[in-house]
Amino acid sequence: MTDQDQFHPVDRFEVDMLADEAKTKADETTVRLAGRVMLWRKMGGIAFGQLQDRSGERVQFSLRKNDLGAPTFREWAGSIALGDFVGIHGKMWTTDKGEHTVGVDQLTLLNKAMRSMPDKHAGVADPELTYRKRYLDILTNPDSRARFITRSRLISFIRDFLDERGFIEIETPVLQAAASGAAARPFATRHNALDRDFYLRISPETYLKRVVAGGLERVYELGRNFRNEGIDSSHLQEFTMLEWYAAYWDYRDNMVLIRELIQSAVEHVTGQAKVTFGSTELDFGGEWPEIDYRAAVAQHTGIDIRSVRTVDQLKAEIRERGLLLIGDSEPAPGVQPHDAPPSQGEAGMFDGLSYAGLVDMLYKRAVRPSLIQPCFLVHHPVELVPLARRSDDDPTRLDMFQVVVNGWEIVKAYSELVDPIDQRARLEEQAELRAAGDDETMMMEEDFLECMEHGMPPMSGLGLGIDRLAALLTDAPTLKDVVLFPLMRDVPGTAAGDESSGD
RNA sequence: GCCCCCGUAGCCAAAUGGUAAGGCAGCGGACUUUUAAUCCGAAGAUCGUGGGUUCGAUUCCCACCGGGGGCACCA
Repeated sequence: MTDQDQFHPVDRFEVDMLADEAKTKADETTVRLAGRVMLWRKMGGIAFGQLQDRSGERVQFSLRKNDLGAPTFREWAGSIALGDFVGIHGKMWTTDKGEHTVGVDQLTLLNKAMRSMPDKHAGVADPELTYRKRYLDILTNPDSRARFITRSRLISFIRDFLDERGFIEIETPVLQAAASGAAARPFATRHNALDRDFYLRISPETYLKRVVAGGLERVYELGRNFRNEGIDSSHLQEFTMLEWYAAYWDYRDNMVLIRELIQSAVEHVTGQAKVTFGSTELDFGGEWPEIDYRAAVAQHTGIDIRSVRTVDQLKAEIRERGLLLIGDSEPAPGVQPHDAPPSQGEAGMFDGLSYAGLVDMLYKRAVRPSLIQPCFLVHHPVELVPLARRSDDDPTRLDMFQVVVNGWEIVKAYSELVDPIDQRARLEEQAELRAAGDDETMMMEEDFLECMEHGMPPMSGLGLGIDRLAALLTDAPTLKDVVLFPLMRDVPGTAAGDESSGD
């Protein structure tokens, strides 16, 4: 485009209606709309276009030579192109085919598109482009657009739900000196002035507990967490999690509240209790079954981890039954057979795992894939979570539950450990594991322990994976489809990260 | 990190060991009630990048880059 014909964008445009409403208006009603030209056809003395706005709907508009006069008609019709933003004013009329149409008497070209729109009926089909150029995806793909609107409604519903029940929303640090609250590898980043590394949080848990100890009693945070792990259809590197904590509650209280929250959220955003996900129908209604963690592992693998208590015993049991070993003739139920030969990575990993790691792997491979309909998985072995409270009637298990749907863990919650002596011992165990090379253990947080020593009320906390829930409710094939701008590798030649300009 | 598949014009999308069909968008023209408007005309691609095999490769082989799916890790 040369300087001569360069278009100058308009500053603002007053709108009095949206496209979905305009379409319902009777003939002769005057309307004033702004939006994007999504379809445009000229035919001699009349031209039709479709304008799309934030209602998500499109309304047809027309320019007529007889109404506008030849010079104006020629100028206006010649200036409009697909993808342009226009402001229109005019009276509604109905075409022979019965379509409600804005007969434009004032046209304001708000801004031009310099690049052409995606194919007008196929839209953006390449998944890579839908992620990298999301603005084109949500502009041309109504399903994708609807997904993000649903996600937004889900999140505001959750906030309202908790606010109504005496919770307050708070914000805790994303930059942390020690990443804790979950078993995961953190991202490290650098603070220049302090000349030291910080970690992006993997969980807000210990900060939220500090706030409850300070007397706010019921708090929640809805925010981003970062985990330095691989990419697949049910994991993201930065993901949105809701965590709440309530003083004087135990995990049973949270089981009641989370079922109520999810059921009412599903009802709110989809209008019903059942959700179709792919070819599966998920029924969130009614009571959800409780599945005992260790009993389920025993049922699916034949190994009773209540009696098998050491790493060596467990490994022996696993070998004996031919579980977990890739390429075996009889893999564990729910474990996909492999075409590939056993890799060194698999064997090495098996050997290096701790007791907790092995137990968890048994569950993940043999049990979890069969948990499709919403259920509570309860009473995990004590080795799995260093911040959870032991059951009073069985100190080898935790007062803990997860909500599993479609084989995805969407909720994890437990009665919190508030005993500073026990907590210190369990974090020291984690520190030893870390010193021995396990980088997914929790880091020691002296300030958190001090907080607990000052006194912490009994409480129960809960974490809900927002991305996963949103994906289930919108039939999204992968979690990337419910994140507007998922992490992608750089396209060669377009990397923008390194050119910091001294700000 | 490993395995499989994919990468053709702004978008969608074929075919082929002899340098690439069509559609949409864009450009020029016709058309006063179209609905993915239609019709006519001209144009647009070093077939992801780099090597190799071959008389000749977009097509076969290798490596790399990017994406998707699966496995692993993990939530």
